Amino acid sequence: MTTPLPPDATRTRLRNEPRILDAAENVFARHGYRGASVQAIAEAAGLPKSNVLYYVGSKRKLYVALLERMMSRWNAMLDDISVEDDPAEVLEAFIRSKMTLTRTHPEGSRLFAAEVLQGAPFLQEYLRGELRDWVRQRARVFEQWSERGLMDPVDPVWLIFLIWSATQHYADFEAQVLGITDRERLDDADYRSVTDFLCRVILKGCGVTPRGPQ
Amino acid sequence: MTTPLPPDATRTRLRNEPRILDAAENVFARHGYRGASVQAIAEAAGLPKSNVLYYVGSKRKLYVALLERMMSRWNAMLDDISVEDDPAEVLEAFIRSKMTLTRTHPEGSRLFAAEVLQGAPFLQEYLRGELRDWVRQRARVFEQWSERGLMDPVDPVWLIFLIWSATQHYADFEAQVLGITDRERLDDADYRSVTDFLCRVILKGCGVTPRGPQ
DNA sequence: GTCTATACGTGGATAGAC
DNA sequence: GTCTATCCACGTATAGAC
Repeated sequence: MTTPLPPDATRTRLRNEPRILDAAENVFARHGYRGASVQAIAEAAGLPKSNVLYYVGSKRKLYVALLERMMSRWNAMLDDISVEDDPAEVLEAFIRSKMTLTRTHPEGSRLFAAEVLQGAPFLQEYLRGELRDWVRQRARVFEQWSERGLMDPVDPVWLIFLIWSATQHYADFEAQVLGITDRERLDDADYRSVTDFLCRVILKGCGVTPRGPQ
Repeated sequence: MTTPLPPDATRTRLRNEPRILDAAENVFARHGYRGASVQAIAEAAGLPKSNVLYYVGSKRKLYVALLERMMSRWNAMLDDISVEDDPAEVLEAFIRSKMTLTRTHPEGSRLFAAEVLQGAPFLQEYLRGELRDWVRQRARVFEQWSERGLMDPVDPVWLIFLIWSATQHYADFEAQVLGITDRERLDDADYRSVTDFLCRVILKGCGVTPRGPQ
């Protein structure tokens, strides 16, 4: 038994791997899987091309690792809901947490968008499995709320897509948003404003009264 | 003066060019500018690679032509609005026409998405010029409606983004939508259902009463 | 662990035979 | 107008010197 953590060897790896992942997330997000080159990723990470391949094995493995990282962020965000919960509270938390994810991880959001845009070749299974189940479970609760008169009888799946798209937009179409609003970037106040707007319009649009029965 | 239209020469061009444009739209949409290869476009169009380049000149020119085609579809859809118009009518027409564009030209919508996703290198000018003006003009009318009490005082730009994102979603995230809803494709009834849902929720969410003052 | 050199495919684009 | 052959830059990936 020697030292459990060889200092230098793993040290450099621990320093370089995150750099590579972050650089790769950006490049893949902008140019898609095929359009991204290991060369470009290496430059963005400030490393030689061969080092990148040394650390991550292959372009494909790197891409998959990034998708998995994004999906784990996604999963960390979600918690289960039940019919007993307050619709207004749940819907608002749903919108806000999705918007936070968009904001804190715009590159990850764009990576996901690029993957789905190309037909989701790497995420087919996830979409048709885990994610579908998650949507169905949630949709069932929305329907029960409708039956109890706590919200309008809207299609729950379209509602989930509405929330996803409306929030996702500020990552995926950032260039458009910035171009039209004539900004360099969106700040705290902008995000607060957008999020409040979305909560307000979507909750009211579904006939959900914010907080408390009266 | 000879024949004004040389029959064979332009005939083949008229037959091949549309094929190339349609094939290219698909490939660019899925893989982005860099990720798309002339080879792949040629295969999709059923032509040799060199023929494609013969007709369109270069990959870059082809891409620009496609973006222009999409922007002209977009412009064809839009008409001006004034304060005197009925908010409900205008908003509903806005949502419906955008959804129709999404539906009739999903590849074009995805092409646009891929372009914006990579930072809109080819559309910067358009976004910061024409499109910004268009949004501002529209936003001004929304604001006036709010002042007159015809709708809630919501941020008009966020509202436009909401409509864009919610409709765009069904082209850009088609793979996700199909995966989750367990469908091969969305049919007429699905699109009607989604469009009605969006009109209902967004109009109600903005405090716009559908049709007629009372 | 790092980096240069290299193998070998594919990229966009063009020349020239037909 | 069509298509094969070809140019050269760049793509991923690996071998091997340090």
